[in-house]
Amino acid sequence: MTATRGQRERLLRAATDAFAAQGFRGASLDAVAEAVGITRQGLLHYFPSKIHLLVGVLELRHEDDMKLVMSLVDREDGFTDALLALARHNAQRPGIVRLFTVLAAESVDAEHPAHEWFRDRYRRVRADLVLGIQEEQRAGRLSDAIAPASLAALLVAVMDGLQLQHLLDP
Amino acid sequence: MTATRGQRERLLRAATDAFAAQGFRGASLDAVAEAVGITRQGLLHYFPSKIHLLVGVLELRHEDDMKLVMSLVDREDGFTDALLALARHNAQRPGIVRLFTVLAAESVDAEHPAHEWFRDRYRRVRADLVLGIQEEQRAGRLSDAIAPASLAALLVAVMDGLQLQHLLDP
DNA sequence: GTCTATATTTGGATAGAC
DNA sequence: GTCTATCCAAATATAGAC
Repeated sequence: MTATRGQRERLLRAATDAFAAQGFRGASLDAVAEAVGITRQGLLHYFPSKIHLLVGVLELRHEDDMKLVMSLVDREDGFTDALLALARHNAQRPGIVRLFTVLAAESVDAEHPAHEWFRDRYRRVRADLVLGIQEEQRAGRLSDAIAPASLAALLVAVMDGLQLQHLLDP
Repeated sequence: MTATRGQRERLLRAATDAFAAQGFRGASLDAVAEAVGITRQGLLHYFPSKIHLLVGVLELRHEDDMKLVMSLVDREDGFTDALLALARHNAQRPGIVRLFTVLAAESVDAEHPAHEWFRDRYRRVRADLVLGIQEEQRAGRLSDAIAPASLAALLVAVMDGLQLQHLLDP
């Protein structure tokens, strides 16, 4: 049971690395299993299919997202500082950043198993940003020349785009 | 010979669509061949391997890139207008935009056959932008508070990032 | 130039033993 | 819980006929 939970987490970490490196389609169950020292069939005991494994990885990311949002909201030191804290947070997790960059682009395909997940994630992130932007604008700390929704999309775009360039040419 | 050249081009267009939809790894030679009404073996007469096909697609893109740069340089109506013209140009080629978005992220993997190609392409694009930005700054039409290299990376990031969001949630 | 046939590999998944 | 054995499907690639 304890060993079981440990293996599950090790497998999820290995799967995160594999998907981050080669995408969902490019990564193989063999590679993930080998990374934790068991065979493909051993892995399939924990996750009965490759999609189950992907769901496991995404659920873990969702939990972390929620924790992160909470911690940023709790800071109370302003919107800009929260954004900087987020950037610093990401800089310490290159594997996660890469996972998001690679899987988000791969899941542009409507048939991709993570398509809806990423579409919804972006909607959520932008909506959260809009709230922060509106607050800044009401407080007069940010020009209201730009629509909150546009600025939110722009901020997300800058982060994604810079991360991609950095991954291609570190 | 004429028929030959025609088939080659049709195959490259079909491959562009397939790679744009599912990436290099996700797309199959069968799908590309079927899209032009021949079998996989017929395709392999023109492109002896999948990588040859990818190279063909990228070479076509490189030619178009060069033409585009020339046309933008020739405009002489300012840097901002050239950027807007580029955005309009891209908006009319959703398949190409998608190809770049999907393949760029997939090729983050150093083992990916297009890795060097995309790394070099980004370097080239940023370098071209730097030249335009420096000219604007010298002419006093743009603040020199930001370093040209940083602004160039930022502009590329915004375009890539917005395109990704649009592809995921049109 | 395109086909049929085939070789080869790889990857996902199941069955059953221990 | 993990293994061996096996199966099946998909995909790249080659050989050779027409």
